[in-house]
Amino acid sequence: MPSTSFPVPSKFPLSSPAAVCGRGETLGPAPPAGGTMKSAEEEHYSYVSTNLSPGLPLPTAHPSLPAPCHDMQASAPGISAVAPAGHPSGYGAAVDGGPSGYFVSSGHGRPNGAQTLESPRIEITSYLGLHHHSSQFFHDVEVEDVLPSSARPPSTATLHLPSLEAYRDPSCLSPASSLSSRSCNSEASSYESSYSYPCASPQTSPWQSPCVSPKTTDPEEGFPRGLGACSLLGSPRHSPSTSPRTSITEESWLGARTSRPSSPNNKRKYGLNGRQLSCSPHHSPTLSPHSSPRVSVTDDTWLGNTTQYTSSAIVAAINALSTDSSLDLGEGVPIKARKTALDHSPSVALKVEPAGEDLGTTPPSSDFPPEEFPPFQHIRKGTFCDQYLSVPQHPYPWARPRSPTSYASPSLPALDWQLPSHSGPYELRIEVQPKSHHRAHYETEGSRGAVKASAGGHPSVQLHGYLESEPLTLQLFIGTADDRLLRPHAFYQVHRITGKTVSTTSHEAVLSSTKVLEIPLLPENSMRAIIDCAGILKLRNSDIELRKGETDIGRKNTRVRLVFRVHIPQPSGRTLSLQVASNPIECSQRSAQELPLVEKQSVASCPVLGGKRMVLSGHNFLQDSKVIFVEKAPDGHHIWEMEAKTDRDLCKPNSLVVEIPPFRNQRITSPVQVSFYVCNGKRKRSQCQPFTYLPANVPIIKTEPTDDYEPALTCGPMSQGLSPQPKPCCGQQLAPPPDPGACLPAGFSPCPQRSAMMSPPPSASPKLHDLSPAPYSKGMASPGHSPLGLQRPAGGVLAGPEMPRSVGVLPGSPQQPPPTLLQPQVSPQLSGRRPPGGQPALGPHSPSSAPPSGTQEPTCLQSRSPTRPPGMGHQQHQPPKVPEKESAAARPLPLPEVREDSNQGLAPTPVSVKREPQELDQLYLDDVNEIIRNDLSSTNTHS
DNA sequence: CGACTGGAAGTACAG
DNA sequence: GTCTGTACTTCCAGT
Repeated sequence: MPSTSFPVPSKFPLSSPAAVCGRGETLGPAPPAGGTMKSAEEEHYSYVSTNLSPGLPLPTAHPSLPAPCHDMQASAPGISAVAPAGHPSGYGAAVDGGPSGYFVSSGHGRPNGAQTLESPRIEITSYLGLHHHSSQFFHDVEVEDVLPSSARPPSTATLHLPSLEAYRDPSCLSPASSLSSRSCNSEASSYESSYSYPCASPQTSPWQSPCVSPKTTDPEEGFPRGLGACSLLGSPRHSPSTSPRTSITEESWLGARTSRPSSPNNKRKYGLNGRQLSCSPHHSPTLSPHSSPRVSVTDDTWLGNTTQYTSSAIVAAINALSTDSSLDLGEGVPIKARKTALDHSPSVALKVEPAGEDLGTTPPSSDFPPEEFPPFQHIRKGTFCDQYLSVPQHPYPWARPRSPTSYASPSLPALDWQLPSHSGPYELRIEVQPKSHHRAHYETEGSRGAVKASAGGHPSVQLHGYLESEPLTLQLFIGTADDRLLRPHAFYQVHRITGKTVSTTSHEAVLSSTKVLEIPLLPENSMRAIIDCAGILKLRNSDIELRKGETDIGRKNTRVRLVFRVHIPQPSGRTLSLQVASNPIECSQRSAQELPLVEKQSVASCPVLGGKRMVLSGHNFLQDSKVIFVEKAPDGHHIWEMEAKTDRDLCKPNSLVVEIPPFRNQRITSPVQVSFYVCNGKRKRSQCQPFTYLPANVPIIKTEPTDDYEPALTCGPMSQGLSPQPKPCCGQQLAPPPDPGACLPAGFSPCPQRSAMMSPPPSASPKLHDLSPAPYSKGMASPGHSPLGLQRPAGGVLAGPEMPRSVGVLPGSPQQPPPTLLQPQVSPQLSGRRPPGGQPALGPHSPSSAPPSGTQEPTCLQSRSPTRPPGMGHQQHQPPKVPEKESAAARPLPLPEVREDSNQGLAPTPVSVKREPQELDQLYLDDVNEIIRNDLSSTNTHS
């Protein structure tokens, strides 16, 4: 099949594993690069169809990509085959796929998987599969199969879980969850995670079961899933073009969704009707992928109990770290947690948030052909819960495996996993960053064109260090740009642009309800791709929010990042997955016109004394624009706010010069992550940008403590170079860090440091190896890892989406580390890189910058601890720091004392701080959480 | 003619 | 419960 479908394959061989798997498209697809959109679409369709039926074939065909991945899993050959199988299994696979893929190398189970599918899981898989389509998923699936025993049970269990909805609903509804985009939501991720996890659960590492070959197994199933996904994506319908029409579909489904107004029903329609259909047949529609089980879970978990969540997450992470070992985690964790965890299993911790993603999955549907959706929906509803449930179980098992495996694993990581941007000799960089504003189009509108670069032209991405002659597939999807971990955006989907003006071949695939654009990376082009074929589609908030799993809210959640992934087959048979995220892109019409936007900052960190000048570049700056520095408590309260002096004379629409205000606490011993934003008036604020205050002097002290933490803190750095794990996390996202600034959406604030950190890291490429393992974890595993060794990961992971809160704790530790790193870095940053914006060095390259954002998340995680994520991070850090007390004081204060204090204070303070962090790290998240809480409460009290 | 765009009217929602 | 300001979607029209 694939082969047929893809004439292109040669070029696309890559078809990224995931993509490939997913959809026939991928596989094939890629129609010759050249193909115009239409053609492409057609191809997709054809592919899809083919894929579907042939399911297996595709995989096979794709072998190139898939194979690698798969290979990774088990034997190469098998892999390819497997992959297909995986798909089949599909759904599940998909789900797992992500994870599993990585984890598992081979499809051992696949064949089985297929069978497996039959079991309850199948349903799940289907969803996944559909969405995921990626081969990886398949792998996962396979794994599951293999694992069957363990996994399945879960699955079964899952099924039983009654009402996912309950979870979902709550979550969905719960605004809380919503905050940003649903973290969880991201369809892909969520689904994937959920599903995948489950599949993954197979924990068993897929690899282990190498054989799998059979992947073939479920081709059908797999296909369906995969296909589903792929097809969906790939299918013509999916075709970008579809989007607009999609609405129609939706309508049909929904009947009349009134768009916004629509009641919840609409949601349902959405989910149910639409999407699933197409998939359904094959997949088992039963599942609704999205169903979000995850979401619900996640949401619940998160929302419900941050604490628990954290704990569970932590546990998960730990487990992961610990390794495979055990699954225990799952056990320990509360059910809900499990669910969440489940997803993540591997990455569980990380994923937690992703859960939301599940939702995402669904949402995408809108875009997708109704047909497809419907099936999914069904699945979701009915199965969803089940799936989710199942997931948990699996996750645990899987998770462990995964962690170890890390990237390498055959299967592809779920879209919500945090991956490094560079590993070993490879580095995925965004050479040209996209413009900070791009008005997304609704389905009811025509396309608004491809995302462009700020300097004209289009964004470009290049894979450095790849010397093989095999082309690879670059995956592109729309990710979130909030402070939480990077994940597929529930309210936006990438839209494939075709036409005379488009020079880059691409085809759509759908993974976990997240549209993924697959673009060939050819050696002849230096593994560089110009992204002139990617537009951004906005899904109606009402449609997405109605989804069961959805927890994120769409209102004001209009910033996205382009997330690029590449899966590089390794000699070992594993697949190395790298990811980099672009700078945030504001997608609303209004925002683009009125809201100030900070794209870059010349400085990412500065001594507490302040006084340094920082140049901000961006948009919509006014002479009256104010730059406010804020330090937030874990609970989000502003511990300290300080307006920076701006140089009106130097103020330009695109640049603003500000004098960094002194930090409220001059004594800090470790870097403190704060954030700042540009305010043009009432509700016209830019997102928060991360910024780090460094101890006036002192760096050394921390060092000690830091080590442990540093990683975290350092994450930035680490991510890149240091610890493998961290790297992964940061890596992908982080790696970019260089630009942190860029990335930073508000949330990222932490990044600054990170970014700073990050930049250095870049050098650290080597990580991969380590990372690899971590990577996966990254999502989940890493967390685990981090937890273990470094906190970062944990932090990072945790931090991830939800984590933040819980994570908060971590941050503390990070802080210390940061110092170490920070200082050194700091200078640098300040001097050059730092330009948070990543401008200079990274600068334009946005590449780095992009990463930052992407990285950020990861970073955040990592950094959080260290840096603290903007929101959480700070909080976290603060708590540890104790600032709280200060905070109270601090708020008001700003400064003068600083110098002296700083010096003096530093020494003393540092010590304490450091200790905490360290302890925290190892201690346990729970403890940390408690601490944080205490701090917060104290803080609140003070405040 | 169709893809892009920029603008803006109308509606929904939050405070 | 009402009012007002925003934000979100959908339309229109020009290029």
